[in-house]
Amino acid sequence: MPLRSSLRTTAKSLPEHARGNNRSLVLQTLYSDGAMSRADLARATGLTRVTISDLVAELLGDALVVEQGTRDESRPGKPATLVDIDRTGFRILGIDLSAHDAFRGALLDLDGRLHDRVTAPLDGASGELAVAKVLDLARELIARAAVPILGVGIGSPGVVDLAGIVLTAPNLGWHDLPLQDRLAADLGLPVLVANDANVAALAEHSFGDALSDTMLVKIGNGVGAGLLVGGTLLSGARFSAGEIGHVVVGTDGGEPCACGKRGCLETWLATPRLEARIAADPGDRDGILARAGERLGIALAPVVGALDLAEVVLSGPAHLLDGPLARAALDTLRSRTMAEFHGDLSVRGSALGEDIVMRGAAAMVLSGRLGVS
Amino acid sequence: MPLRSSLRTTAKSLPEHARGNNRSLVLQTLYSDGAMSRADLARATGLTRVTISDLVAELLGDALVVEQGTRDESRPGKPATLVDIDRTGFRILGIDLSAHDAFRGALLDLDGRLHDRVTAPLDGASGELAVAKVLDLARELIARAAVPILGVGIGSPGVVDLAGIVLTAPNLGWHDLPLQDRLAADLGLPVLVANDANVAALAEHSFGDALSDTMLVKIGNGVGAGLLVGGTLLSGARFSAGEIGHVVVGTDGGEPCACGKRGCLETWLATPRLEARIAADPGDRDGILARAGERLGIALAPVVGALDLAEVVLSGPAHLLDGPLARAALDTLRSRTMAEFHGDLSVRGSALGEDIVMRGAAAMVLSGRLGVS
DNA sequence: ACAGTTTGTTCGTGCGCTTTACTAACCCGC
DNA sequence: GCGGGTTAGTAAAGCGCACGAACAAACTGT
Repeated sequence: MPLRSSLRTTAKSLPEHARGNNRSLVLQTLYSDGAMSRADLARATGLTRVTISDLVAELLGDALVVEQGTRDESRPGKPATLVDIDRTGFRILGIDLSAHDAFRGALLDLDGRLHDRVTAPLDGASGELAVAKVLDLARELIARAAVPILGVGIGSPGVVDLAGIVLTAPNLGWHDLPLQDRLAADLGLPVLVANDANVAALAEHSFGDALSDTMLVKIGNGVGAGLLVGGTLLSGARFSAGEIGHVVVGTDGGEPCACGKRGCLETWLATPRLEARIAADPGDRDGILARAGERLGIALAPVVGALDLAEVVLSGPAHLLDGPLARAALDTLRSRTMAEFHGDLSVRGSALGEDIVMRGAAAMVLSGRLGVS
Repeated sequence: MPLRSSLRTTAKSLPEHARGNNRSLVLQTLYSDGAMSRADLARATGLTRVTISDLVAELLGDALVVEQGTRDESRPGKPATLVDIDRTGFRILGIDLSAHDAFRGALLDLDGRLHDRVTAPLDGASGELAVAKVLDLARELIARAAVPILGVGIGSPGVVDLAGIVLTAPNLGWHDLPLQDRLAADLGLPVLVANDANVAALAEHSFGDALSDTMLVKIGNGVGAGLLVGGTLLSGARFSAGEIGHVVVGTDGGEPCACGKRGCLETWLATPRLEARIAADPGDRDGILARAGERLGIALAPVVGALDLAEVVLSGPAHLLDGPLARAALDTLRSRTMAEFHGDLSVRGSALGEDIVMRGAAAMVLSGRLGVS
C-alpha cells in the first residue's frame, strides 16, 4: 500500500563520505579555534589521535594546513607540535555585484579581512557587458594575488538558485544566467554565486556577532533579506527567500512603488526615498527615520513570530539605520509579537559595513571549500 | 588568529553512522514505494545488491520488515522475493492534546490510518492531573493493541523543545514539564512530544499533499502554525517557531486580546470569535469570513515573502475555513507579495480533518523510528 | 536442451576508524 | 644523573562496512 509520501530524505552513505566529513570537521575546528596540536584536535573532535594524525597528514599533503613548530610551554610530556590552517597561504576572491553603480571586488584572507580592493564602475552596463565586467574584475584581482586563490565568491542581486544560476536580476538584465559555471570555466577556479543579502547574512554569522537564527535585512536602493535558521541559509521553494522588498506593509496605503503596488517595504525604507524625505524636511529627520523603522517592525513582526528569530541585523548606511530607525523597529516588534519570547530580541546594525557582501561571499567559499560542500 | 565564528556545524562521522543511515534509507524507500525485491531496493538506493541483502537480513532479524513470497510475474530470470515493512505488525500511538475540552488518542497503522480512538474529557484538569490523564489514555490504548507499538507520538499545545519538554502550555498549566521522558519511563516505550501545529504540518507533508516548503496554520481556540522548510520542521531560537497567534495584524487597531494587546491574529481568526460574529450577524457570514481571511493574508504576506513559501495549508473547521476565508487569504497574499513568485502559490484547507494532530504525531514517530533519528 | 536473464548469496578486497602498544621528549624528585 | 610520571605522535592489528567478481538458482524463450 504505497503512499505518495516523500519522507525519503536520506541519501546513500559510504565510508568515504565519513572521511570527507571528518576532514571538514578538522578544518572547521582549526578554523574556529586556531592552531592546536594533533592531540588537541583529537580531544576537540572526539576522534582518536591516530585518525587525526592520518587526516592531518592528508591535509598537510594538500597544503591546506601547516605545521608551526612546537608549543613553547613548560609542561610535563613531549611538547606539542602545533598545526593550523595555512592562513597566509591562500586568498579568497569576494565580489559584490549589489551596488547600483559599480561592481566591487577584493582579495580576502581566510579570516575574512580585505587586502586588495577594486571598484569597477558599472556605467549602465547590463547583460553580457555586465558579465564581461565581472570577469575583468575577477581577472584583475587574480593577477594581483601572490598566493593561490581558494575560490571565488559572488554576491549578486536578484534571485539565484543553488547552482549559482541567476534566475532573474532585473537591474543587470540577467535571466537564467549560469554565472557560476561560466566564471568557473573562464577562470579555472571554484566559483560560488548566491544572492547578495543571503551572503551578507553569512558574513554576519561568520565574521560578525550573528546567532544561528537571524534575519539580515539589507537596505539600499532596494530592500532584501537573508535568513539564517539553525546556522544555515534558507533558500525557499523558488530560491527567492528573503525577497521582502515588495511585501506591502500595513493597511493604510502608502506611496506607489515601481512594481505597481502601493506601500511596499521598499517605498518605506529604500535609502533614496529616505534621503529624499529627509532633504524635503530636515527638521523631521528623526521622525522620518522612526516611521520607517516602525514600518520595518510591522513587516517583520509576523516573520519574527513565525520563525522565532532571536535577532534582526540591519545592513546599510549606518547614519540612516543605526539610530531612531533601529530603535523604532525594535519597539514595534516588541509591541506586535508575544511578550514571553522577545525578551532577548534585538535589532541592531551590522558592524561589517560596506564590505559585508564581499566578506559574505568569502564566507561562502570558506564553507564550500572547507565545509561539507 | 582564532575567530569566534561558529562555522563548525559538523559532527564526527563513523562508518557505523553510515550503516544506520543506509538502514534508514532502505526503510524509507520501502515505506514510500511499497514492497519490492532486494534487487529493486539496490537500484532505488544506489547501494549494491550485496549490501542491501545484508541490511535486509538485519531488518528481518529486527522484525521490522517481512518477506512476502515471490512476485507473481512472468519474466525471464529468477523470480524476485518481495520484502516490505511489516505494515500490519506494528501500531503507532498518536495523541492529540490540543483540543480545549478533551485529550484524544488513537492507534494508527504505519500508513497513518486510524484504527482505535479514545477520547478522554479533560474536565478542566491541568498540571499533574492532566499528565495523569495523558498516561491513562496511553495505557488504555496500549492495552487495546494486538500488535507491538512502535512508539508514542504526542502533539501538545504550547512551546515544546526538541527533547520533548513542554516549556510552557498555559491552558494545561504546564511549565518545564519533561513530558516525553516521563511518559517514556512510565510506558516503557519510545515517546516523542512536539507542538501540535508542528506535528500537524508533518502530517500534511507525510499523509497529505503538502510540499516541502509549507506553512500549516492551525485555527481553533487559538491560532498556531507549523513551518516546513525543505521538508524539515523549523523549531526557532526558543522552540516557539509558528507561534503567530499573538502577532498584531494591520495598522488599524482591532479587538482586545487576552494577551493584553489589540488586533492579534487570534482576535481575527479564533473559531469562537468567528462563530460569535456570525451568530451576531448571520447575513454577513461570507463578509465576516472574507475579512478574517484578509487578515490572515496580511499577517502571512511577510512570512510567505521572506520564506518563499509555495503553499499555505489551513487546518480547522472546514465550514469556516474552506470557502471565502481561504479565497480572501489567497487574494490578499497575492496582492501583497511579489507577482513573479506567487503564481503557483496556493492557500487551501487540509484534507486530514480532525485527526491531523494524531496522524502528525504518528508521522513523527515514523520518522523518529525509521528515519535518521 | 540450451542460451539468456534476473535474483540473491559467497568470497575476497579496500577503506576508515579503533584499540593496543610502542617510541620520543619533556618534567620532577631523589 | 637517572629512573618515574606525563604527554605527543606513530605503528600494528582488528573490526565494521561497502564493494566487485564470481556463482548458484530459477525463470523465459527458442
